[in-house]
This record gives sequence, C-alpha cells and structure tokens, in this order.
Amino acid sequence: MKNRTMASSRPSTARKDTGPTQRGQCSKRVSILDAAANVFCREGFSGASIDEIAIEACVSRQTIYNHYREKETLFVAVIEDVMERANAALFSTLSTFPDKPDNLQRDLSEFAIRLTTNCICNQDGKFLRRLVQTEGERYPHLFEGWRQQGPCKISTTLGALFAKLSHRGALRIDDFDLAARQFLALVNADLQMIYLFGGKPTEDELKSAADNAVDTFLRAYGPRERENSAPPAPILVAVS
Amino acid sequence: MKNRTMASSRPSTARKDTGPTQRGQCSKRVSILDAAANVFCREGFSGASIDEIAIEACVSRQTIYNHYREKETLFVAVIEDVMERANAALFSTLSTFPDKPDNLQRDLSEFAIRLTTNCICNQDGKFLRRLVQTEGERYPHLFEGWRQQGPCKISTTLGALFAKLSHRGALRIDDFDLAARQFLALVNADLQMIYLFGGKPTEDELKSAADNAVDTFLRAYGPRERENSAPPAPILVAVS
DNA sequence: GTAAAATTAGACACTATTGTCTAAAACGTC
DNA sequence: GACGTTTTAGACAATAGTGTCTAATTTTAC
Repeated sequence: MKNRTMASSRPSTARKDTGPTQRGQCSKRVSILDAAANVFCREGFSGASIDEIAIEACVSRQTIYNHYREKETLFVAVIEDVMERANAALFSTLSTFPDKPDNLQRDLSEFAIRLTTNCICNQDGKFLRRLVQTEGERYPHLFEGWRQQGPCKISTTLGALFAKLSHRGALRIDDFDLAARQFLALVNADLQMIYLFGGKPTEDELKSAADNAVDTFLRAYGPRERENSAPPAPILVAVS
Repeated sequence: MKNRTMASSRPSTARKDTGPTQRGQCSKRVSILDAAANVFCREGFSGASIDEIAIEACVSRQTIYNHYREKETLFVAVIEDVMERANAALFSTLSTFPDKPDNLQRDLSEFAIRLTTNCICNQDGKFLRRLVQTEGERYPHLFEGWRQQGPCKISTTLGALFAKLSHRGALRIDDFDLAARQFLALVNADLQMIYLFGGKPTEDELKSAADNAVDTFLRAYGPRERENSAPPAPILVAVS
C-alpha cells in the first residue's frame, strides 16, 4: 500500500459536499483530488493515467469514475480545488501585510517570506505554475476566473497596501500597482530558476531572496532620507 | 498539405551534418525538428504523437523513425536544438549591451526590449519555459548544461557589464550579479502573467515593461544625483 | 541514364489507456 | 442484524499510439 507521499496543503476545513454522501465518501473525494493533483502535476494531463491516480489515492479505479464521470471532469475539479485553495492562501497571507511597520525593512522582508512560503513554494503553487502553463491555452475559461481573482487582484490589493504606507511617508511611490508587481518580481528574482526546475528553495535561500528584494525595493521606493547600502544605525520608520 | 504554421526562429546558418546525407536530407531534419518543437511545446512529451509531428513536418512517419530511432531520441534532439539556439540568441543580444551609454535610461530600456524580444518572447523562449518546467525533473542532466551555459551565465555576464558601468560612475551597485538578476526580474515583472498563459506581449507592452523596469532599476542603482520622479526640489543626501 | 540512397504509404503486432459493466464485498445507518 | 449505498476487483470492448517491416516510389549523385 502506498501512502500519500506528498502532503497537500489542504486545510482541515469542511469541504463542499457535492458528492454522493457526506461523510465517509468525502474522504475518498479528498484522497482522489490530492492524488490526482500530484499525478497531473507530475505527468501533465495526457501523461496521467486514471489507474495511476487510483493507486496513489488507494482507491479503486471505478470509484474515480463514480465520482467524476471522466478524466477531464476530474481534471477540472482538481484545478478548481487547487485554485480555490491557492487564492485563499494568497489573501490570507496578504492580510498579514505590515500596515504599521515597526522596522520597515525587517517587516517587509518577513512578509515576503510568508508570501513565498505560503503561496508560491508550496505544492499548490508548483501545481498551478505547471498546469496553467501547459493547459492554460487549452482551457482558457477555466483559468480566467482564477487569474482575475488571484494574480490580477494581488497587484491591486498589495498596491493599495503600499499606497497606505506611501501616504504615511514610509514609502515614495507613484504607481502603486506597478510597485506591487515589481515587489513580487524582486522577491522571486533569485528563486525563478529554482521554480523552473521544480525545486523548493531552502529557508536560507528564501530569507536571502526576501532581504535582497526588500533592500532594492527600498532603495527605489524608500523614504528619501534613507541611507543606501550599509548604514550602521537602522532607521526606524515610526509613523503614527 | 499543411505548411509550417509557426515559423521557428531558426537562423539560416549551416547545421550539423550528422544525418544520413548532407543536402536534401538536411531540410527534412530541419522540418522534423521544427514541427516536433511545435508539437511538443503544444502537447507536452506524452501528449505529442509521432503521427501529428509527421503531418506537421510534411514528412512520412517512417522518415522520422529513420532519423531518430524513437520518440525520446527525437525529443532530446529537439531540446538540444532549441537550447543551443536560445543560448546563441542570448549571448548575441548580450553583446548589444550599452557599454558606453549616451542616455542611460533610454539605452538600457532599448536593451531590455531586445532581450525580451529576441530571447524570451520568441518561440524558443516559450518552448523552453514550458518544457523545462514539465520535463526538467524527468531529464535533469539534459537541461543542466543549458542552465549552466544560459540562465546562470547570463547573470554573471550581465553583472560584469553592470560592473563596468558602475566603475565609470554611471551606476552605484554593490552586488553586480544580484543587480543583474533583479534587472531581469524587473523587466519581466509586467510580462510574467502573459508568459504564463502562453501569450505574446505587444510592442507597446514590451516598451512599457522595459521603461518601468529601467525606471525602478535606476531609482535603486542609478547615480546619486539622479532625480527620482517628480519632486520639485530634490533633496540630495550627500554621504561621502 | 544509372545506381545508390532516401522517402513514402500501408499493413502489422503490441501495448497502454479510457470508459463500461457486473457481481461480490464492505460500509454506514437505523 | 437488516437495509441501502458505496466500494471493489476483474473482465471487457474500443481506441490510440509506438515501433517494425515491406515494397514501391522518388530523389540525389555520378
């Protein structure tokens, strides 16, 4: 028997009960969705076989066909499941943005680490990077909603948060959405290659990437009186 | 009959003649490699069928098996072909870096546009993004050489170029490789989502992305006396 | 023009996969 | 413990793909 080798980032909240029954069957549905996510992520849509998913989910093949009429139905269900979870994680993490930073440099860096850890480096993030890229053109409508609610919204939401800091004098930004996109880009600058090869950055790599990003971000958008590289005394931006 | 629908970015240079003969056969090899690249890119390795490639290359299936013993051999050949071309384009473009900038802002922006146009937005770039991500874990050794010679080298090469500018006082950079990675990240900040969905940015989008990137890059790393955006009286923090 | 080489279409065996069907077993509820 | 539901294993037809083989045809080289 094969256990789930790669734990999904599924939270323990109750799930939609659109299945045959509510209780014992629900866990089957979860098993299937998790296993299918892993296999689809590893093999792509056409490379994944229902049998492989069944084995990985410790479920008979027929059970999969009972729950999801055909392969494509299952695929769509998996995508929607992962997207929903990913967006939830995204906004949950966004809510931890340092509105009233004690130490802007440190607080932004820690926020960046949370962002990468919870939203980009986890299994769901990897799944979406892969599947959106390979199947995005084939199922345009499927991912459109996620794009609107996720990546597109994150720029404006994060932009609004930067705007607040800006109005309080902690940052000097003209175009908030642009600054948000650039913040995200800088955070991932050192990690792109790791993502591309399906790897997972170490904690040290994450911290260093975040520090580098915030450093440069503040060089560009920080308050004017900020020193530029290695000032001995940290400048505390304490705005009411 | 179906013509090649998507022109490859193949240059008209002579090709390695490792095939059965040199002349007429060479063009068949090229047709096959181009068609296979398109189909693999569109369908992934397991989704691509030899028949489909044969039709798209206007070649009989048997001819493909004559040149490349089996599907995987063809796949590896395609990968190597694309990687070689992509790296060539990369370093060819790097050689147009503005060593002696007339107008740093403008010259860097135009350089950034060349970089995205010639190396990232073309068919080879799309192919590599997709295939490295989906098959990179399955064929680690295959892509390792490309990573060493391409993406890894570009940071250090571009970093060295920034170092030159820095020593001449045009930039103020501590970590040149990091600045190079961040430059690339900023250039792609506005384009990531387009890439992810397999799209191609318009010329306007490319220009705007480049301008935004260079703007922020220079805010962070530009010479100290640089104006920052629209403050009436710039406050110069003159620290020796 | 001729000979060698390459290409082609078609048939072929083999394998893998999808999706259906059935009867037996396990499960949960009352 | 009996009932209805869900799950299971296995067989099954249908389809699609890989890789081989052959004989005819075309292309290329000399």
